[in-house]
Amino acid sequence: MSKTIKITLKNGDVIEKDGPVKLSQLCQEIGKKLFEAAVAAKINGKLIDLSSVLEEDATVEFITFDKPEALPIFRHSAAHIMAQAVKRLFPGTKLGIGPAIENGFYYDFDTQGRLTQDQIEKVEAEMKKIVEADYPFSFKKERKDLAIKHFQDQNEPFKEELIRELPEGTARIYTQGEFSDLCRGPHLPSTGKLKGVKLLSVAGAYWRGNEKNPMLQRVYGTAFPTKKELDDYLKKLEEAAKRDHRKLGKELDLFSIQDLTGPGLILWHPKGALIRKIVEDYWRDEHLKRGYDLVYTPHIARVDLWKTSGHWDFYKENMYSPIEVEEQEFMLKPMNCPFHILIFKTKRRSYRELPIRYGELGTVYRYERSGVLHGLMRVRGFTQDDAHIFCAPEQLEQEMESCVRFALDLLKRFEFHEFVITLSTGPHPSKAWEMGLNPEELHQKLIGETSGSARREGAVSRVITYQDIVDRFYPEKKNEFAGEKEEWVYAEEAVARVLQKVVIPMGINPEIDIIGAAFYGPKIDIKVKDALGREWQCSTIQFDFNLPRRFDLNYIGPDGKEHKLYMVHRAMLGSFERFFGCLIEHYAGDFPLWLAPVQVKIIPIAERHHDYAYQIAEELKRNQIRTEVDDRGEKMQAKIRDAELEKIPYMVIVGDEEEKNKTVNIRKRKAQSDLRLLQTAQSVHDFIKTFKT
RNA sequence: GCCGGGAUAGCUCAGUGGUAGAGCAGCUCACUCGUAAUGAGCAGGCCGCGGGUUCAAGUCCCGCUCCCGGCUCCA
Repeated sequence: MSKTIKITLKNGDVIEKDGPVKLSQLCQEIGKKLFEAAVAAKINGKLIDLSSVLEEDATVEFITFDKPEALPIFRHSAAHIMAQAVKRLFPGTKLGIGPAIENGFYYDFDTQGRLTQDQIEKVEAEMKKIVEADYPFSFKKERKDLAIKHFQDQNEPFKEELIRELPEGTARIYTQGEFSDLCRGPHLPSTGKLKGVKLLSVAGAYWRGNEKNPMLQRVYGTAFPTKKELDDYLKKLEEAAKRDHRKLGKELDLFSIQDLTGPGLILWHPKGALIRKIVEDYWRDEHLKRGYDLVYTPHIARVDLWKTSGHWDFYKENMYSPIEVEEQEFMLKPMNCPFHILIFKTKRRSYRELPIRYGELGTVYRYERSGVLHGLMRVRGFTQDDAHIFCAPEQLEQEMESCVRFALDLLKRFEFHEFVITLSTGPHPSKAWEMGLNPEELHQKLIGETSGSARREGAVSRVITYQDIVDRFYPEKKNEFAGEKEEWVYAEEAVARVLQKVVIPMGINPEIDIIGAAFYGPKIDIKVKDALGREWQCSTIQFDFNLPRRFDLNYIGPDGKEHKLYMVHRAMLGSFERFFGCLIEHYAGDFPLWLAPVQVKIIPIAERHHDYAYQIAEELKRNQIRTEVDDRGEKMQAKIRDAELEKIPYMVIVGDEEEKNKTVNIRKRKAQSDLRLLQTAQSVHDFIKTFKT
């Protein structure tokens, strides 16, 4: 007996058909073009394969490859195809997991032999064959015990482990050609739909990210619906490689890291140091304008300080061994906060003084495992643009708001215009996420494969409430957090209001990272998107319910009694090292005029113009313009080339003409292909004016 | 820390067991030049460090240091 089912399409059309209805067939009937472009479908908002069958009334939307949902499906399917290729080339390989990720996909394998770069080329070639063969992807739901048996027979212990953790009735086995895999799906209708695919690198990765587990070989790749999109992406990777701050840092003579000093320790060369000085000056000025006091604190302190602060107990693994002096132990500082607290504590504090804001460019040292160091981005000694705000509870929201605005203002000065803002909450129930903060994304985070702590813990969830999440996935964390539940809720709601007031009107949808907070309080992180759209962590604004208690911080209120004090840690740029690395890549080394270590290179055409060149240089320098004269015995063309390679914003060319007319001839960097940028001769005075705007 | 790949002149890199190379940069000399490289010459090396195999090691083996791609962690 067939049943008539009602199908509501995206455009509102309703189709009635005798069921069951196969989606691919329905798609084909609607339109040939649609069928060719479709990669999957959504039934009642849920993604599903085109090979699925419809048995009930439903709304149906076909996902074509121009939709954002299509990309992960492409990539996930690409991962399966790669796994199939690897199993063909290396029989006996055991499969780990193979998800789609932000810019592509990966698959983890336990290959008996090693996988090397030239071997992945063979894998890629094999993948092409699989694509050409155009195997359909099909799936069937399997009873748990049968699914387990299936993978036992195939000698896939990792898959078996995954199935054992699944609820009964949810295991699905996908098959394409001779290959089958445990998977949630959905997938492309067939392997032939995969057009642009490229394998990128091989790396080790622990099974389920745990270093106690065996290490698997992870192959990274990327995939796009068309060859062109793939080529564009590969071009972007090339561009990123050109901007690599380690490469530019060497070429532009900005900094170095040397064996004799040790890994993760930065030597700032004169040009890098000058840029840093400019940023520091700007930073200090802005802080003074906004009611911060600047402080300086030492690099080491008695171990007792770190015992009081709790770092000795909870942060020891990141700290260097004690330094013994006169039979007393001193520790190199990993953070600045305890010092700022000591300054705060030198007096009784009145409510009239609050908030007190101490800022410091504080250099800290943290032990980082050798494998994680990376240029300027991840180092062992770095200078934080740190500050601590001591305030009354009722001032918290205002201070938070100021911090967020301040951070965005500072970052915008460096031509960052796109931000990713994340609220990391604690383990207590909070209404923060109910306050209009992108609940859909939150939900997606909790149930989906996207990102955030839910996935980090390997949670597969259909949970709705915050409390449930904690109880269900983080019971062990319930008691690991400092402070009272009420304080967390108070702080998180304050932050949520700030985000609503400041961030949402800017068109930014804040993200929420459940239980992403530090144990001592919730935080807001701000990431910037650089010129290539890559994200960099800069600002972090963190509440602290812990240190005020440990140091017994308080203030005297209008009632003459002691009151509990709130404390906020915050960094706007993060650290000078990381931020500098980020700036180098953002600007590709072409620092804007105000940051450029050399702003003007004067290029005399012949030796007889040297005097005039120096005369101009003196005048520019008197006007605080950073100027150099290229008086080498080179041709003008060579000097221009070198100034271009040094990425100097202005070249001033002087020869007979200029000397006679008392003018300068200006060439802006990168003028090569755009003659409009080539300015005509002008007076030195006019040239100097361009720096004053 | 772990898996994999590396380290040769200041820089970028070639060198498959038989006398260490190129380009650029540097130095010297000549050229005095109009919008991205003038020419010639000279100099430059514990081939990352230590051990081993060999008649012979930059090259093969072992250990270490550091770098790169990841895992993990974070400013």
